[in-house]
Amino acid sequence: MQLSRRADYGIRLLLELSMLPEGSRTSTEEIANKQRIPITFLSKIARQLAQAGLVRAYPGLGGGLELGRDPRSLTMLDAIQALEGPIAIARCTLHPHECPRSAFCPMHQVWKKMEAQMVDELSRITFDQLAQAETRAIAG
Amino acid sequence: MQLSRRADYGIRLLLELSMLPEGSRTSTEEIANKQRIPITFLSKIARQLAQAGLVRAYPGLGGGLELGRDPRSLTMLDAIQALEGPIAIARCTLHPHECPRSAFCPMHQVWKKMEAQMVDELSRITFDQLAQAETRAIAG
DNA sequence: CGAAACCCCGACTATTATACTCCGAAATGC
DNA sequence: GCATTTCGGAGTATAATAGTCGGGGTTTCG
Ligand code: FES
Ligand code: FES
Repeated sequence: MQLSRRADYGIRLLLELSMLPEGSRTSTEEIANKQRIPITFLSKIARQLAQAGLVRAYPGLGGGLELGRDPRSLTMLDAIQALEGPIAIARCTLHPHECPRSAFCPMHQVWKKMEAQMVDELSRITFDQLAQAETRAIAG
Repeated sequence: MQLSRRADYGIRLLLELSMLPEGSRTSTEEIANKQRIPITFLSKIARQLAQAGLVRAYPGLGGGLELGRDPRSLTMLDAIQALEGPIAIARCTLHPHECPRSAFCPMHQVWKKMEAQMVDELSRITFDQLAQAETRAIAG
């Protein structure tokens, strides 16, 4: 029941990018140093986020990473889904047909409801909000 | 972000016990067969639940398992906490001091809130409700 | 008493998921 | 053409999960 490091790191990366002035870039290495994340691992995560379209990556001198979407509409849900796949507490909600109990299982809807709540909550949190909150916290 | 099999199996065990007529018992083996769970594994889980007081176990002929608490006040939260430990989405909410970012981390309260929601939701679901729902579903 | 039906306990193994590492290649800009 | 940076995939290490095994107890019944 815990978020993986992959997700943790990926979220921090997105947050760093969200705090950047509009239009500027930074390298994976810089973020890795700042956040104390193994750089090789982080670069892999960055690629994953690039493939999902959440960041844009430019190779070469002066290249680096920038956010692929407007931070005001980029949500925690987008991030977690890109990093960890769909929100699914129980195996059964993802593959109901594989469970012989699914026809009469009373837990099924419990999980479904909880997942829906999580999705709802996560989709409310934008990286723009997070970035502003962090900026304020550092300043204050 | 997924429930372990341990929790899955444990919950099913508790549900089976909740569906039993008041005061009667059943053996670990019966539940294992019914639910297609490896019996050696399930017996280990049963022990864990016994130690947490959620079930009572009696050795000997005519022994077996019975619920350790009133199913009307036994909640899904109790079960999951006994089986998986505390509800904690992020490492940081459990061990804030270990994270150098905790002072200004904007995600921290997001996780906290989600955990609180989960706790709240899970604590509303009693095994009595679940047992009734399943009984109805099988009958209907 | 002795056998059968149960659970207790701890150590062990197997399997899978996670968390990384490495390296050659390709793009980019000076 | 050289430094910088991402890309891609293969490989390894570590840890968590899932499951096994064998010996030992307790209780009930005949
Ligand atoms: S649907 Fe499979 S255990 Fe509930
Ligand atoms: S408190 Fe550690 S990353 Fe937020």
